[in-house]
Amino acid sequence: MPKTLVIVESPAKARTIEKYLGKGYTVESSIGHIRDLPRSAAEIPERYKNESWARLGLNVEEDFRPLYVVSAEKRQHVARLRKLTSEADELILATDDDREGESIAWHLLQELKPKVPVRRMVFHEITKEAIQSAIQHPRDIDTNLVEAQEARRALDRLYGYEVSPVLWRKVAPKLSAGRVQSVATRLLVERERERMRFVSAGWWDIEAQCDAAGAQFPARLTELEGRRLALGRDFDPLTGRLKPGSEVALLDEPQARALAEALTGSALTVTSAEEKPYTQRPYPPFITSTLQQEGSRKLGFGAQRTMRAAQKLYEGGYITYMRTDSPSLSAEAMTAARSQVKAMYGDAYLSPQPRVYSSKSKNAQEAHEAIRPAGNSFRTPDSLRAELGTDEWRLYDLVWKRTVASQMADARGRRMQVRLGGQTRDGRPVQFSASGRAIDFPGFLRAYVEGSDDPAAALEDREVILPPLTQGQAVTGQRMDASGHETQPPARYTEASLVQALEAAGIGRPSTYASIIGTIQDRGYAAKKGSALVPTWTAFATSALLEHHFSSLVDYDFTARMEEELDDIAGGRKQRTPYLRGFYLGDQGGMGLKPLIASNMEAIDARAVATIEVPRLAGSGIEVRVGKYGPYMSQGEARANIPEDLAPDELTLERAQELMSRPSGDQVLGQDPETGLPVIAKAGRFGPYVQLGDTTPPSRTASLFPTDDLNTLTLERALQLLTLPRLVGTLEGEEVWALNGKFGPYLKRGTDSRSLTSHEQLFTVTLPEAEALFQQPRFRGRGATAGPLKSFEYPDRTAISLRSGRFGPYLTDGERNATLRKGEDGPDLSADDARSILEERGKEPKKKPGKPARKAAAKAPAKAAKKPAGKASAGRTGRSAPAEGGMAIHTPLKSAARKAPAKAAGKSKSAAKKPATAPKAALAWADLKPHLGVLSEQERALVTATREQGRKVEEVAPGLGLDIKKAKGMALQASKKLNQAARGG
DNA sequence: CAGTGAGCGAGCTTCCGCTTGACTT
Repeated sequence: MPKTLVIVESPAKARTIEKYLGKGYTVESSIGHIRDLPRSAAEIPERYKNESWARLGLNVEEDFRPLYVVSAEKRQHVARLRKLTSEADELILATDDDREGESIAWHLLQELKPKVPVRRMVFHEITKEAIQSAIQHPRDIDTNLVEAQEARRALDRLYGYEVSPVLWRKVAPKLSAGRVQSVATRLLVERERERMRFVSAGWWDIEAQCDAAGAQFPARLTELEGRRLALGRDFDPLTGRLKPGSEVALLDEPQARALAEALTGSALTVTSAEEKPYTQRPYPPFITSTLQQEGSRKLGFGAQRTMRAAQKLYEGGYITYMRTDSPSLSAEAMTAARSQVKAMYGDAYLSPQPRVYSSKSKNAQEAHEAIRPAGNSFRTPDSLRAELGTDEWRLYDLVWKRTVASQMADARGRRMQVRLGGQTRDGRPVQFSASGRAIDFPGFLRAYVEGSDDPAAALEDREVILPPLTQGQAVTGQRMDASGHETQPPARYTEASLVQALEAAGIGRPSTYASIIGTIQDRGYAAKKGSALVPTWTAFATSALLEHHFSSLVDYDFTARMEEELDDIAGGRKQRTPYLRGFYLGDQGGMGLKPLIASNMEAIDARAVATIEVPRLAGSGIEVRVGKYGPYMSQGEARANIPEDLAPDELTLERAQELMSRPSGDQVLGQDPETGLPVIAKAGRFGPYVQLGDTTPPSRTASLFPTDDLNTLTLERALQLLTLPRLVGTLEGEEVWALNGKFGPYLKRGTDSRSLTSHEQLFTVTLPEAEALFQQPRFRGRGATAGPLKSFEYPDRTAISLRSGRFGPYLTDGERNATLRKGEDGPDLSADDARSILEERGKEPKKKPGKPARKAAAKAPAKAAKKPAGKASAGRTGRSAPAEGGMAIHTPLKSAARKAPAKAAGKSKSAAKKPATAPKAALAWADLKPHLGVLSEQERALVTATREQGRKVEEVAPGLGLDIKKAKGMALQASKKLNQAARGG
């Protein structure tokens, strides 16, 4: 009997399909993509590591050829599939019928290298009929569709891996940019900007309680003396004033109260009464985005929680696949839904015709059905109560109701609109209006009412029943209440509404909606506040950078345009390579990401990027910046941190001034019981510290430990810190002190010193311990961790030791070192592992400044030469000065020296790679000048005057309003900053 | 610009989409 291997994407699907196919078929799953571009250096195969494009994982110099690797997690699984393939007589690739699915099929083909016949089959619903029919109608792999997927993949990689480093350089390390996340972040930022610009406005109107022959109903004043009363929409959100040209009447509180008084008990007449019938159609069955939205509105679940519950339901066979963009129901589902409607609600509630739904989104790929109860007869939620967990049951209930409702009859009702005329006691004409809504036949609403995340709209929508009213009828305005209103800023995005907005713009896919929200939170671009997503100041800085310098990349239409191109590629009308050349290199009018990055790396002023425009602070002299330690404000030389929980739109001028006047780092914690002096916590140049006394200079100061937090510091702790430095005791007539220094905690004895391993030791270290430390040699003797952790011996080479270092565990044989990567560390590390790691990645330590390169360097195996020598464009190599004497020479010669090794790379790699570095040597003004952006205005003025014009600090300082001592300090700091910036710090 | 004792293996971060467990909090 011939054996056929069928491969689908999901294991749960594999189980179901195997049942339908019966004997002779083995159904396995790929578990998603089986290979991808390498994620990081660790995944790049050794033979490609030296390629200039290795970092990107695709050869941008040769047609953007991708480098695919099977990740470590997938290796075993792929090996298993390969084995199963070799045992089968036929292979059927049954991955999803969409761009990614086609690509998975192609990757399987590439990776499994089957020697048996291969067919491709597709289906859109998992029903017995659909599967059996699909297997009768196989086709070939659509290579154009695969090309489109590869283009998409390449573009995303290029965007992400080229633009992210710009952010590392200009904003903060570890940030990220991407086609999807950057637009999502921008949406949040733009909305917050609107809220920051928003000026609230107040207005008043009157609520009337009317009586029509004993029947009560509410009405609202809408016109006064022929003029319509102002509503929220009449106000300009930017000024809080009525929009220019508005002919509306505006009441303030006293006017409204007086008017209410004057109208109480007045006689009104019905001037018009209209009644209009309406019908409402049910909502389409769930797709991923609507499921997440309703999960949020009705169940209060985050997107992740909804998807977790859905995954469980799917795996248990309760619902169909949960990552879909198609609202269509299979024939069996339609029948099931309709028969259930009939059985549970009766014929009257059944839609006369089967309702067919199709996707509204033009980027939908519709590889699956809608999300619905599984099977050809739906199990009712009640019948499942006992077998499902709480979250799962509630979600199933939602899915069931929505699916059933989608085949039910329209809801029918009437909308009523009534106008009432009258006049005030002093004869001014007024008009009231009342509206009502009555449902005559609920139809599908019996089963399902869509939730709303706009409470105001929900309020308006509630059913209000008016008594029967006819034109000319007399009505009494029994009670009149003045009521005040305020315009509200646009609401922040929630997880659900962000997903909705992204989907509407065709950005992201069902499988990624939930993780997009995770990503922007992980990168520190947004934080949840209740259900709202609040963008951080970092998000503002990043978004502004991208909007100003990479505007087309964060355009809301970017993805839509990309999709059009991909459609053309999938349809064979265009080709992948020219498209990518345009995008990356700028061919044929393409955007040219690479040259854009190159020019922006130079052009973008990091300091300007870090400064965030806050309209409410315009003209105040207060600037908001994101710095290394978080967001802060500056006004001249004064600084104040912005509290973490302060949302950007809450930073009003008043709040900013309050924070500036009482900087968070300047808190009086209390009094020192001994001296009676105040204990003050401050944020200083070297980080947070406490001081005793408010004199200049204070009587004592002490830095906080890294574990301390300025905001939660107690008086008790501050006093403890202020006991430092502590006299530990005396050794041979020399005092031993425990101090907290710039490199951390240490002991001092005369001119000798030793580091301590933890800050808390400052309080606990004893004299004998101190003595033991001083007996150990200086830098090797770091507390208990001194010496190798482990040592490996070999018959044929020198021993390798495992040590704990500043950057974590590393291996060394005395000549070369290699830092261990994640997962390599630990007790499992064998001698063989250690040897191969060191041989593969071992690097010689850097040379001391000023020393000529040792001969050993030239003999070092080529492998040790990690980076290709001529990579000057990355701005990282070639920075080390080629001078022998420790001084850098900065003339045009230097750039020649930079380029030279590129040509000589083949012959003298190691020589080119390792010029004697002189990291501490001062750089020349010409090299420093481009980095002036990192300095404050005062610093810049100082440095420019001294370095460029050759003036002395003493003569420049008074002009800048600085005293000479301060100015000298500032000049020193500024110079350090500049050098650091120029070296790429 | 609160003030402090030295000088030490760097190398990685990052994208979007397709899928599940196997891990630990």
